Amino acid sequence: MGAEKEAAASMGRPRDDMATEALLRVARDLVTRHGYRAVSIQMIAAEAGVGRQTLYRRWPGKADLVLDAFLASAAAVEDPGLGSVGEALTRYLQDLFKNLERDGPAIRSLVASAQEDPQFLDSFRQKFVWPRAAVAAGILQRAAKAGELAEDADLEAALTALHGAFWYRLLLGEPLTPEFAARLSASIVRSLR
Amino acid sequence: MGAEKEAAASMGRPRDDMATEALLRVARDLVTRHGYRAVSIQMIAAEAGVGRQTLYRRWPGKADLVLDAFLASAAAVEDPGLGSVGEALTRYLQDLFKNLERDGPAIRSLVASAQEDPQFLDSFRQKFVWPRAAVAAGILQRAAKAGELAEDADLEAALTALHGAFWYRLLLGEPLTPEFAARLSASIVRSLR
Amino acid sequence: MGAEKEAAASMGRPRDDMATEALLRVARDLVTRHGYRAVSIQMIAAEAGVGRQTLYRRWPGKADLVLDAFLASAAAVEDPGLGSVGEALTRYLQDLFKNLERDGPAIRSLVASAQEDPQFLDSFRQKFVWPRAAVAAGILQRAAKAGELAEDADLEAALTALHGAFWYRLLLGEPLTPEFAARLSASIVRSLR
Amino acid sequence: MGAEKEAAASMGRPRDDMATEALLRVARDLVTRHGYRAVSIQMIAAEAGVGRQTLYRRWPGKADLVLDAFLASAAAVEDPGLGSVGEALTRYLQDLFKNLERDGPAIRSLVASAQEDPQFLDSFRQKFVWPRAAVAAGILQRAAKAGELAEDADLEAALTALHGAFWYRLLLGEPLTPEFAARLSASIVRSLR
DNA sequence: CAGTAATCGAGACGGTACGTCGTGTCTTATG
DNA sequence: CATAAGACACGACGTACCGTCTCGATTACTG
Repeated sequence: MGAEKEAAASMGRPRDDMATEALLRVARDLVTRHGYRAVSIQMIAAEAGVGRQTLYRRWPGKADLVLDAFLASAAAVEDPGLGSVGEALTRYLQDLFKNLERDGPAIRSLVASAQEDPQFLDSFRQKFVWPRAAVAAGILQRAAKAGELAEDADLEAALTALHGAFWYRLLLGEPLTPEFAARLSASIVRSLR
Repeated sequence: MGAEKEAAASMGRPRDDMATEALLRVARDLVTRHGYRAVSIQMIAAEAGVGRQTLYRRWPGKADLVLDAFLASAAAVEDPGLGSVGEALTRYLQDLFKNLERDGPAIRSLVASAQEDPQFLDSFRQKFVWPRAAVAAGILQRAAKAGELAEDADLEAALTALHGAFWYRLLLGEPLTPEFAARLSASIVRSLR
Repeated sequence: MGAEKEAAASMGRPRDDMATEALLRVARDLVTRHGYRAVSIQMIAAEAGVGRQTLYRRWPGKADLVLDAFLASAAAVEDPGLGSVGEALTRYLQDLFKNLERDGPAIRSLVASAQEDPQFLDSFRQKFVWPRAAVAAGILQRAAKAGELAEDADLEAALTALHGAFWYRLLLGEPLTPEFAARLSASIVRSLR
Repeated sequence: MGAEKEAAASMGRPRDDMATEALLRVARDLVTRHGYRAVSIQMIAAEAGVGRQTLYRRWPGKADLVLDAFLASAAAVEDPGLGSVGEALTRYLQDLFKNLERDGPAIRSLVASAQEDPQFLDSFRQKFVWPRAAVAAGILQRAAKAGELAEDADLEAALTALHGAFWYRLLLGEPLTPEFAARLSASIVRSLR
C-alpha cells in the first residue's frame, strides 16, 4: 500500500522545479516593482513563462504564492542573543524594521488579503507572524527566568502590545524608525518591571 | 464674491439626500450581511434603487462609501470621563471592543482596502483612527496633569502600543474580550508609572 | 378663440432664437469635424452654451437636429433649366455630387439613423429626398411633354434608378465624380427613348 | 516552417464551434424578432449561453456578428440561368426581393452600421454586396456576348442603376414588389439596347 | 406693477450598454 | 502525469449617453 501510494505520487511527469522557482522569483519582483494589487496571476505566469494551471497546481491563489515568495527572502529571523531585555528587544525590532523597509508594502498587502480569507489568514499567521513572535517571546521568557522582570508581569499583554504597535504603524503608513524601536522597547520593558 | 460662490454651489439640480441615505443604509446592511468582498457596487446601487453613477458622484469607490456607512453608526466615541487612568482606559477599550463585535469584519475589510490605496488610507486615518485615538490621548493627558503618571513617561509610545494591540488582535482574528481590555489597560498603565 | 390660442402660444418667456441658431451652427460644425457618431447631444449643447433641455424642446433627438442643420446649408436645389434632357440631368447630378463632397458623410449618417427610426425616416424623406427628387422629376416631365422621350417610357422606374444609383455609390463609399454623373445621365436617358 | 505555423495555429484550447454556431443562430433570431437596435451584445451572449468575451474573441462588435449571421442564411444567390436578359434580370431581382422580405430590416441596419465604420463597410461590401452584384454582372455579360445588347452599352452604369434602385427603395422603406422588379428590369434592359 | 407662465443654464436622476479585466476551470497537443 | 497555450463562463469594473427631472433665475405678456 505504501509502495502503491509512493508509486501513485511519483507517476507521470514530475513537477518542474524550475517553474516553481521562476514563479517565486517573478512574483517577488513584480510585486516589489508594481505593488500587490497591480500584479495579476496572469502577469506572473506569463512573465515566468509558465502556464496558469502550473501556478494553481502549486498554490491556491495569488496571496499564497506571494506569501511564499516573500517568506523565502525574509526567512532569517535571528534571536538577538545576549544583552539586557531592553537591548535585545530593541535589536529585534530594529532588525524587523530594516527588513520591512524593503518588503513592507508587500507584507501590508498580504495582511489585507488575509482579512477576507480566513484560510489564508491562518497560513499567514503560521508562516509569518508566529515565527517572529516566538523570537520576542523567547527574549522575554529568558529575561523572566533571569529575574529581570517583575514576577506578576503580564508577558502576553506585553507581547501583544509590542507587535501590535509595529503592525499599527506599518498598516497606517507611519515610519518605522530605529528611534521608535528604542522607545517602544523601553516602554514595554517598563511595563514589565 | 460670496454671492458668486453661493450661486456656483447651488446651480443645477441639487443632489438627492434620499439617495445618499439609501446608499449608506444599504451599504451598511449588505456588508454586514454578506461581507465586504461579496458586496459589489452594482448590488448596492441596485438595492438602493439608484443609478450607479449616483454612487460614483458621491464616493470614489466601494471602500469610501462603506467607510462613511460605518462611520455614521460608530460615530459615538465617548470619553469615559471620571475614574483612575486604568479604569478609564479599560472602559474605553471595552466600549471599543463592544462596537467591533458588530462592525469588526467591515472595519477589517476597510483596513485591507487602505493598504493598496494611499488616498483611502488617509481618509480612513482621519475619519476613523484619529478621532478614537484622540479620546485615549485625552485620558492619558488628563492623568499626566493630575500627576498620576511618571514625569518621564512616553505617552506616545504607550498610545501606539495600546491601539496597536487591539488592531493586531482584530486583524489576526483573535478575540477582543473585556478581560483582554483590562489586562491591556493594566499593562499600559504600568509602563507609565 | 383664435386670440386665446395666440395668447396661450405666446405666454411665458419666448424661445431664444440665438439658442436655436447656435445649436444648428454647432451641430453642423461638430458633425463635419468629428463625424455624426462621435458627436453626442451633450457635446452639442455644451459647445452651444445651452442646456440640454433647450435642445430637446426644439428637436426630438440628434438626428432631427442634424438634419435641420444640414438642410439649411443644402437648401439650394436649383432646377438646371434649359438644355436637352441629358444635359439637364447631367448638370443636376453634378450639382448634387458637388454638394455631397462637403456634406456626404453627414448625409450618410442621417440615412443610417433613419434605418432604425421610421418617424425620422419620414422626416428625412420629406425634407431631403423628395425636394431633390422633384427637380429630377420636373426635368423628365418637361422632356416628356416636349416629345423628347418615348411615349411608353417608365419615368418612375428611371427616376428610381437615377437616384438609387447615386445613393448606392454614396453609401458604399464609392466616388461620385462628374464623369459618373454624365455616364449615369446618358444611361438613364437611353432607357427612356 | 509549415509545421511551425500549424503548431502556432493549433496551440492552446481550440475555439468551440458550438459557441460560434449558437451565437450566429441566436443573433439571427433575436435581430429578426426584436430589431437590430433593440438587441444588445449582452443579450446575444446570454441567450447563447456564452460569455461576452467569447463573442468579442470572434467578432469586433455587434455589426460584424450580425452580418455573418445573415450571410449564412442568405448565402444562396443563384444565377437564374437561361432565358432572355430581361427574364433573367427579373428573376434575379424577384429572388432578391423575396429574401429581403425576411431579412430586409436586418440588412438595412447593417448598411446603417456601415456608414460610421469604414472597416465594417468594407466587410459588408465584400461579403454581401459584391457576391450579389457579380450574379447580375454575369447575366449582362452573357447577354453582351450573345449579342443581345448594344455594343456601346454602359454595363457598369446599368449595374449601378439596377442595384441602386433596389437599395434606394429598401432604405427609404418603399415596397419591393415583383411588379417593380419587372419594371426595373425592363427599364435597365432598354437602356442597354 | 404684481402675478403668471414658459424658458433658460446647470446638473443630478434612473437606466442601459459598452468594452476590458481577472478569476479559476477546461481542453488541446506535446513532452 | 505535467506542461504551455489559450479558450471558456462568469461577473465586476468605471465610463458614456440617454431622455427626464428639478433647481434658481430670467423674461415676457396679463390683469
